[in-house]
Amino acid sequence: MDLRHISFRLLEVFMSVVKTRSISETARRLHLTQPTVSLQIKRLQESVGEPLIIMQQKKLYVSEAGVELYKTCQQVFGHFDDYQAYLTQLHGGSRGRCKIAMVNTAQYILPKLLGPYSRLNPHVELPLEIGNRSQVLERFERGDDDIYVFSHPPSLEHAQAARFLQNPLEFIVPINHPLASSKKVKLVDLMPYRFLLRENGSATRMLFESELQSRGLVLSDTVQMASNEAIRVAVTSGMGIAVLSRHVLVKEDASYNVLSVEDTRLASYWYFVIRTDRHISHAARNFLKFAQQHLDDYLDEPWVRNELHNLTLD
Amino acid sequence: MDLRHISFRLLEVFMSVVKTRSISETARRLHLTQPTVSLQIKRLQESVGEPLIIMQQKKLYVSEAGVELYKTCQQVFGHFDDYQAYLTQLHGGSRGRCKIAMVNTAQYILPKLLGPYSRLNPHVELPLEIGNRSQVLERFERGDDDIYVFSHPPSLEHAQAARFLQNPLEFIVPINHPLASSKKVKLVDLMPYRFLLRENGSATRMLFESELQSRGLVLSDTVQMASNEAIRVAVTSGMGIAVLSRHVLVKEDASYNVLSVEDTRLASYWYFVIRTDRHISHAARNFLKFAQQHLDDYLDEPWVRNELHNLTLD
DNA sequence: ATTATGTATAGATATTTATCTATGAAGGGT
DNA sequence: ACCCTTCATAGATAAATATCTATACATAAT
Repeated sequence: MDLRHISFRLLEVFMSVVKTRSISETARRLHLTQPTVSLQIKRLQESVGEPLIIMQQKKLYVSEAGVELYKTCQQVFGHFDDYQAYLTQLHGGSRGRCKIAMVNTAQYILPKLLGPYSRLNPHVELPLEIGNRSQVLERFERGDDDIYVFSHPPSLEHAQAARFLQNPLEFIVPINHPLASSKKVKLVDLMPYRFLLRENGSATRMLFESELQSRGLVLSDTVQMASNEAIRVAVTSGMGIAVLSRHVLVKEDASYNVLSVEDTRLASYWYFVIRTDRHISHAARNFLKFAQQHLDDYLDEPWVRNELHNLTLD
Repeated sequence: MDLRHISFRLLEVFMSVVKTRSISETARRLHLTQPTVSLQIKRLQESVGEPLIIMQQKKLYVSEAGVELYKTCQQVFGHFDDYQAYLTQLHGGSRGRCKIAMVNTAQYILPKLLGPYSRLNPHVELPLEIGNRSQVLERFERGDDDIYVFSHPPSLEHAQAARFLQNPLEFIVPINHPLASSKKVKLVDLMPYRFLLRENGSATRMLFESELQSRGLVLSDTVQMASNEAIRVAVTSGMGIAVLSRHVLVKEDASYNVLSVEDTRLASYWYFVIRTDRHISHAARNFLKFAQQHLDDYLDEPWVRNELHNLTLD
């Protein structure tokens, strides 16, 4: 038996012939002409090397090999039906994988969306990659993931970015810090203190530094730390003061003070970024649609800035 | 997903790519060029409507849809392997069907061959058709069966016949019949008695009557009976005398007498007949080969006349 | 006899396919 | 930097495939 040139179409025709016990009827059903079907069957028989249907006294009989092949076909089509169903789910986005790479800070807010989405689509795999800006940028350039979350979206030709959330920065100081009690703090008042900062390239730091630069201010003492958590804890223990995304802060946490600096309002935005030059998984599309619809439901409403409609998802 | 134009070859290539995680390696293994494989995969992806393999940083990844398709393929090829195995058995003749039509008298001897054959090939179906000559002839003309057993083989263009057993005729008379005791009986001595005969066309009767005709003898009283059994029983109960195939007689049966008619030796032959103008099932070929080899083993040796080599079975 | 129905075969053709060779681009290793 | 390997793409082509129409043939029905 030579399977090579057997196509599914051929088996389909064969099955219909077995079912209808008629070549002409099959032709009508499959919108073919009778000779076509006749020939197809002949070809199939050649491939199998065994008579499959037998004409006798104008009646069409199916040989034993034919019956067995029919059974085999049923099984095979069964498996492909399963696969078809699987593909449908995949297309519907309720199955598959949506790989997201995000910069560190985003890990505090994205789970609020991912949780509900995952509960709704339990079969979607959601591998997350978290790194600092340059690491995520690298992934983005390689196209490792379906969706990227940046604060400062890269400008690649084949990139699309859309804001979805404000990222307000807050100044925090230890509880017993001199500034903690003063009512009217200005940005310049903070300069003498030691600042705990994220590494260069971090969105928070970039935003903060450009603000300082535009106002001609210079920090006197800085310490670089690798994570927002580390900075928060360090502030708590009195190592210095810091600017952190509001989302990193825990509302109930009383182990540090949030200053309101009257002359400064720092905020950037979180962007979902996708590459248009490569296939975006259905699950990823689905997630972005979900996000677009439910941002308000799962993120703190005041900060939501839903511009996801800018993404061309279809 | 459009299955139509997907051939098994295509899936084979796909599977190899998944296994080797390499397009070039697959090309080498399947004796194709690299661009060919590349293109095949592209085509498959188009048919499926979903990326199946993904090149990333020069590494080949299989998408979820690809993995699932791979699994599906494994199943599908499994089923076809089964079918393949089934076909092999069919080819070997150890499976399938061997339909035999025989004239009445043959039913006394053919089972001696069929029994051992069937024990050796339990998966071969052996439907038997038994009828009088004209009925079997009809079936033969329609080509209803794989093998026919005749005593006087028909002469059709597409028929092949080969002797395998002598069919000697014996005269039997009731135990208390006048001739039973006489030592030297001649054919002419039988003429006065009532003869129990099979219907016209029966090989036994044809042979007997042509012998009578050639010797200018005429029967005085005949009764036609439908079966050999009926005739035997009728002879036993004194209704008349008869000519019957020796194979119909039971050696141990003392309820009638077998005459030895000194001037008459009647014998025809049993023939296996096949039609060369239609497919002969592998099982049928196989049975005939079996018969050719084992005639001596299962039939009374003195009567065996193995000319089955005359059949062109390959 | 005539007609209708179901198949098979022959001949024709546009499309698809399975291939190839040649070439280019991207990464990995020395 | 340079070579090697891996893939992708383009262009070319012979073969096969999937069709069709037209025709012939056999049987069943009228």
